Amino acid sequence: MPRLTPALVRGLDILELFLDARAIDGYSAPEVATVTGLPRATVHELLATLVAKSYLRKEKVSGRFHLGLRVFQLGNAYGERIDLVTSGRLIAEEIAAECNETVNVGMLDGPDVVYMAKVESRQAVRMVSAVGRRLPASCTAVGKALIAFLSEAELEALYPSAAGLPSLTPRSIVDRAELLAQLAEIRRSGLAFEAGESTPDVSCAAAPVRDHRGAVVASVSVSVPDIRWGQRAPGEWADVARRGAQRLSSVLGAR
Amino acid sequence: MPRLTPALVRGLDILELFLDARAIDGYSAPEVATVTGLPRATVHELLATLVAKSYLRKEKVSGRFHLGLRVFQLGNAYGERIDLVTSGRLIAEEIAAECNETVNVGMLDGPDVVYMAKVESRQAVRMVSAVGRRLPASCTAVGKALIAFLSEAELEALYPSAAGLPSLTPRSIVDRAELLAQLAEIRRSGLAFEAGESTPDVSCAAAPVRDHRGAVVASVSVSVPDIRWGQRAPGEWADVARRGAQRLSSVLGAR
DNA sequence: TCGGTACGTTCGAAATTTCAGACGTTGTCT
DNA sequence: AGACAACGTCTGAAATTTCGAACGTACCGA
Repeated sequence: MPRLTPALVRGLDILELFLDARAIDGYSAPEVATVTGLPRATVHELLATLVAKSYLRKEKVSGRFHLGLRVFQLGNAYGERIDLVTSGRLIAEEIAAECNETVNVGMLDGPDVVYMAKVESRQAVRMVSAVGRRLPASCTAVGKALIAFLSEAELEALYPSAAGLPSLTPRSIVDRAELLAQLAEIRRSGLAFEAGESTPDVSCAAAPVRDHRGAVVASVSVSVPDIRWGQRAPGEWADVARRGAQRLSSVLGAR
Repeated sequence: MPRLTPALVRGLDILELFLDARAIDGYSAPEVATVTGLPRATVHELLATLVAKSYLRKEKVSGRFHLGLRVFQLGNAYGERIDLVTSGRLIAEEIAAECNETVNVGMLDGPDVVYMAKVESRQAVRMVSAVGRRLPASCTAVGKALIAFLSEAELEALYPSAAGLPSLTPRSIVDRAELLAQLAEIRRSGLAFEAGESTPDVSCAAAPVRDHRGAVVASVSVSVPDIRWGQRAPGEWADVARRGAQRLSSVLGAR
């Protein structure tokens, strides 16, 4: 593998600061400097470059920086080209219409889940996720349905035996043995469940999506507030997720 | 303005190659080298960096590069933060439901229009645009509704008196005087029209959207195949666009 | 099998960029 | 008002990165 280009790395690092939800108000140049630890002069040069290339926009009055049009264009170009996004959105809409609950399609990015498509239930319940957002995989049904199909080596790389697991709520799984047990069960049944582990008082069911080669590439989940979760048997919710995942799999050419 | 960082510029230039629709099959490293004119070794270093940072993904078998997850995340982060995208989508859906034609919300980026939201008519007619895509402003109703409100200096910068105008179809406006005349009329009436100037056999009506300070920041258009365009008076289509633009303006805090 | 070509990678000298420090400006506090 | 602090910009010397050239490999056609 060739060497990396530090200047580019630093520039992209700055860009990624803006992924954080805290960045709604943007960043000022000094803030970027302190957060990244880069010298003042360097930060100004990098920011000027990002602005010149429309990846950032400098607000005239406050002098704060915000994400620019170009990242929007690139993001949409990605979305257009990835079937998962296009087809996932379609199928999520079908399922949501059917059960009127929030439906998510996600894929794995390192130890995190990134949501590729999302349709909110009409009966709005605030959820943590949003398209493009990432959440620790072990805390979500979508994520567990994905990491369950990793090899042992990959799992070990993501969750070194020593360290603890990330946690979002008091009910998040923090015990590695417990996680492994659940993953085994998910592999067996082809279904993943979650009980308030990423958002309090919300339960989820998720099922894996396979591509044309049979590899698990994504998963589909239904998120249901506990108030309504009890109104049906867990198996019913799981069926909704499973049917969605199967439909998406066949769109992607599985079987 | 501080100096620019060439390494970063070059990296982002490479990224932007992938905006092009021709990039569906991705690019190989040698292709990137010839297109950009950069030395082979440099291209490999930059590509490796972009891959390491997940802005690109290298296909294992073919060795070709494609856009990566990170650009998707950034694009969505942008979309979440810009009211125009969120509210625009909402209002575009309302209008589309009302008239069952394709609705676009666009803003200006240099001499181009970038589409921020789009809802297709059920009666699908292939359109050139897609969210995130850009089209020459002078060829579209959305674009004309925007450049009409630029200052003379800005206009002159975008369309130097000498050179010709970009053109997408035989009906695109190529005469600068003709364009200026139309822009004056648009300023007067607050409405822009287009007759097959960006897509053959499709007509559009567009109206400007204003932000809380009264500045024109976007525009809303209805695109109608000529077969159906004649079924209503042009003023009726224009009204659809105008009402949408007004609703979006008030969401953005106009007046 | 054997040239030939195209490609990815490596290396180090040359060229460029980085960044500390100085300066001018703006805004704030006393 | 005056002093101080925070910030943006500029400069040039130091340090780093860039990229030409060479090497090894894979693939192709003869």
